Amino acid sequence: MATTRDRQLHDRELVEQWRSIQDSYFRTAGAIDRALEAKFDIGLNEFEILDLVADSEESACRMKALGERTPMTQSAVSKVVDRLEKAGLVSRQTCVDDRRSLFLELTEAGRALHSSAAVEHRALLKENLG
Amino acid sequence: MATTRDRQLHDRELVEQWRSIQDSYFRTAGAIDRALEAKFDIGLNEFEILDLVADSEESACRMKALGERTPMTQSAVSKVVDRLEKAGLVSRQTCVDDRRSLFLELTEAGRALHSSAAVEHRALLKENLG
DNA sequence: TGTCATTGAATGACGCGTCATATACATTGA
DNA sequence: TCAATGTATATGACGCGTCATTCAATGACA
Repeated sequence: MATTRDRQLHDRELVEQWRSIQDSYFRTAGAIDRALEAKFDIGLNEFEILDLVADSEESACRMKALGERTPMTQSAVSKVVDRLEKAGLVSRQTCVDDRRSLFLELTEAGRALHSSAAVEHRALLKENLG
Repeated sequence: MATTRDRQLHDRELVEQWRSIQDSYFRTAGAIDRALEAKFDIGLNEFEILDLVADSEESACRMKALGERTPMTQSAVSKVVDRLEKAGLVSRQTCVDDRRSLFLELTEAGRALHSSAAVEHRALLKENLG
């Protein structure tokens, strides 16, 4: 049978493992966020949405789909898109089939920024993930 | 030499890997946070501080040391401790050697809550980390 | 066609973390 | 002993994410 001592050891390992995950998550996310903020004036979440939009160019009614590919809330996505739109990087297009939906398009500026920022993003991922 | 195609494949893998880390991080943290919130009325960060304090019972001048064991900011730690203190789970003790410092002690209630919450916490870690 | 439930998105109140700063104490060195 | 500098924590303004709610458009079905 498992002794109390066994259980404590196991718990300690679990907690260690968790702390190390947290650490590497925060380290990586933080590094990317600061770099993008400094060089391109957008945060990590903004970039991730930009990246998803860039990636799925051409299928319709994005907004909804985005929510499914990100741990962000629907309302968070909506606000991130607000900022991207205000920054002139993305535009919301109404969707003719279903007028509740919207789909997103990169503007020229958005496309340009994305392609530079993506290089940075990939580089930092590589650097941080090993 | 590496072709553009090679680089794109490699980037895609990196991004996949990163999304999967994010996913498992958010899934785990979210699950723990919701459970602790529901059952014990404290958030994940509160628990982590509680857990650190419980773990290091007896060495002096905690506050500072805590900052070094957590990805949280010094000011975040200060505010988490505010809440824990308001909830009566922890108390700040002035430190005689260095009156700028504080060290923290679990109250009875804090100790009790921590030991129940820790069980839940470990269980969810195990469940989510595999 | 007229209800009723559902769905995509936006919004406002709210909590929390961060940054820059403030405050109190400590240390150093002349 | 008195600056000057450094260190431990607290605090206020601010940005962002979340939750609950709202609104418009759709779908289902009698």
